[in-house]
Amino acid sequence: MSFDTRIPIYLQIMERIKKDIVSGKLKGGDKMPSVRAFAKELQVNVNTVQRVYQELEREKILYSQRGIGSFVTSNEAIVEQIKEEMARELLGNFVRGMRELGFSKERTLTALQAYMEGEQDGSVKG
Amino acid sequence: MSFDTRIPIYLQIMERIKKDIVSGKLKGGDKMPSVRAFAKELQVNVNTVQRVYQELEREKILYSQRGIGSFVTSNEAIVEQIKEEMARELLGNFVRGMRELGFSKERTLTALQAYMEGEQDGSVKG
DNA sequence: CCTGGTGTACTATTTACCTATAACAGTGGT
DNA sequence: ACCACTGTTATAGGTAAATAGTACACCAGG
Repeated sequence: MSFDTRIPIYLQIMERIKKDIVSGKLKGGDKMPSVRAFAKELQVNVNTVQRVYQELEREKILYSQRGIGSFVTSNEAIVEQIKEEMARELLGNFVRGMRELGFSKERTLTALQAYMEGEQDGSVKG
Repeated sequence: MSFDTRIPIYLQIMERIKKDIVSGKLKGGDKMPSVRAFAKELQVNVNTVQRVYQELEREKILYSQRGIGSFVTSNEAIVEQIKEEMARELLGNFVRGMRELGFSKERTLTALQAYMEGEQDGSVKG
């Protein structure tokens, strides 16, 4: 995994984990890698992973048990809530951003359709 | 203007200016506020504004003249190029993000339509 | 000429993030 | 009891961003 130097690493890892949970790659009850193993895998310090798990636990997305490990929540309502939050944020950022660039709703919609049809083209002139 | 503490302030100010240029709020030849005035207005340090102008000059979006001021480029081609870049980035982030959340292209499109129709509703269940 | 406004440059300090390293605390298997 | 694994906490150091403050360079108007 590579990181965007402009954004704190721990936030990027959190996003990645949340996406994996929301999309189903990680399921309720799944055991996360140990802080040390994950740190090694991500080429990152143990403290950074620790912070990730801590923050995600604060958000009720993970729970950690000393001596045992960290696990994905089995509370589907929370997962669904996170999914809606993340989708709403994506939608909001996108719509607001396009509006700020001067795109109407219609143009935004057609631009998205064009972009999806051919990401090899991707022309967004206008 | 308020700032997201997770992202460098100078980048946020740059984005804001670029959006204003692309959308036509700022036009070619327009004089930007002086670094000191802008810093005061944004409740930010002079050095931060200076960095903003410097970076935007590097991107050929502004040009600065010592003793006179900083001005928006009159090169429409550059403005158009920036607009396409920014739109493509928004589209890419959005589409990739939704895909990572497990949304198909069709669901992404319908979610966007639903979001735009009623931002008072904004349900994105699925 | 000089004054006020402009961009530009430099130093020093603070803060958040990341790192390295070590130690402490709890669990489970042998 | 021991040991290997787990999460957790603590200390110290490095870097980038933002800050405050100062100074320099340039231009236009009175």
